[in-house]
Amino acid sequence: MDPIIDKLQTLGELPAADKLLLKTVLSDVRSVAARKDILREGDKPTNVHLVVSGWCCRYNIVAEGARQITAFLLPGDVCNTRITLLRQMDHGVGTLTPAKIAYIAPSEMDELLARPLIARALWMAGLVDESALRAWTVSLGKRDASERVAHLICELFVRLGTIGSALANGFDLPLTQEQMGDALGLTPVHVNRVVRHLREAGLMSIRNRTVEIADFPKLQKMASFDPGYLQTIG
Amino acid sequence: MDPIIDKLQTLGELPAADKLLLKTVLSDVRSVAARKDILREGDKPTNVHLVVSGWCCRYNIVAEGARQITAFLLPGDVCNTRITLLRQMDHGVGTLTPAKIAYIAPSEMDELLARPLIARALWMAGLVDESALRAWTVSLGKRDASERVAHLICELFVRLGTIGSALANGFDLPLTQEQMGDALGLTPVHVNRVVRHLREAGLMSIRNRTVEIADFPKLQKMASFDPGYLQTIG
DNA sequence: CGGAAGATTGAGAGTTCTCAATGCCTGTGG
DNA sequence: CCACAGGCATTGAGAACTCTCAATCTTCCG
Repeated sequence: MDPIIDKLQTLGELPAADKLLLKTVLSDVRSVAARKDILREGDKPTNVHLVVSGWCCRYNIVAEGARQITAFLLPGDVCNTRITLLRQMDHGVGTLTPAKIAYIAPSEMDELLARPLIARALWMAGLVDESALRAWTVSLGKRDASERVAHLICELFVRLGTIGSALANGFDLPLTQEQMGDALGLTPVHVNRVVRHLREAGLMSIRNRTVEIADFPKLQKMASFDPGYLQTIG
Repeated sequence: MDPIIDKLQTLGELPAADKLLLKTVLSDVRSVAARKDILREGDKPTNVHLVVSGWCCRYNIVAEGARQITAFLLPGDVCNTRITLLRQMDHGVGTLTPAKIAYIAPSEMDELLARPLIARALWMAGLVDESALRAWTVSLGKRDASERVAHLICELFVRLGTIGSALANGFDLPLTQEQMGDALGLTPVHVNRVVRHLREAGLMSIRNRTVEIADFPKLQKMASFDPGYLQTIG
């Protein structure tokens, strides 16, 4: 669970007592297979869920078979902060890879929120999520296919970097091209073509579920990627 | 300021003392001309801003001249809830029409947040905003141009209805087709064609900045619009 | 080895964009 | 009261981007 604590601390250093409480609270961790739902649209969850390891996503189903992924959740991300205030989930959350999910009971959540610094870190994490969602919206609205793919790769590279899961010039990408398409509003066929295009342009390549970023500055520029919205620096 | 209080109460009835406090706090109201910025990307605002009358929007600038609107803010909506926790605005907020904006000082905001029901209502309003943003993302990712326009009209119709600003079968729409395009990820030319298409299909029409919804159920169906995410029922 | 899922490529169709011209409506100044 | 300018809406034609359908190839796993 240490990565979680590190993640929360990117938004501010926590005292030892808070860390201890976090470790205690994050004891109910369950393994979930790949491609399973953790929360479904319409659920009224009482527990708060937190990704300990593996990749998950938020998604909405539109018509028959059409799924829009609105966020990738990486280790340290919270699936449903205080959603209990609303009537029900307006979207689903599911695993993409095998994952470990911490279940936080309402009473434990109250304990966490009673600690000002933890509450603050959680609130900030929520605001960062919202910023990321806004950036996602901007991508879908104003960037073409190549720019969208480049932007996603940049975002994931930076986010994985902050939790120590990136390599020097790339990272493991456990997504199929279909899942990337669901996130980017593109068909898997077109994702494939765009990835080839980016490879031929010498920007990045994907082989064997591994992204290799050949020229990050250029990639960042083509995607007009500004990492500010991720608030990676406390 | 009464519409604001009504708006907050759609999420839960407030006691008289809370209403009084709200009225007191919402005393610094300033008029802003159309098409002016209230907050810019990079600002570090200390005040919280709330729309009292008029239409505003959140937006991001991508490349030279390309603007993506990510939300329309109607009377009762908050521009920057607790944004002070983050380093800076990751997006701009501007007026679309002449508007009145309430400026809430940090100390007043603290007072408001000290009232549990108001704090709760504000938090819920934030969650609803996020739901709406997610729905917006889904539109941009998975709906075609006609469906996007239809979905936007449905959303605005419902939201304006909850603040008593809709007619029986339509509403005033103070947006140019260019602004609609900025929100929907379409060119103004294409927005125009789509609106004509919807009119010819007998679903809705726009004349003189007024939307007339001819067949709401059909419009809703074509947009696969489900108002649940707006949480209009407490 | 066979099967299944995913990646890759081709060809043609459909949607949306760009560029450009024209029409409409409103407010302003003569 | 009328002419004019500016902003916005409308329409046309061709270009560009992305999708659909389909076939083939690769990889992984039982």
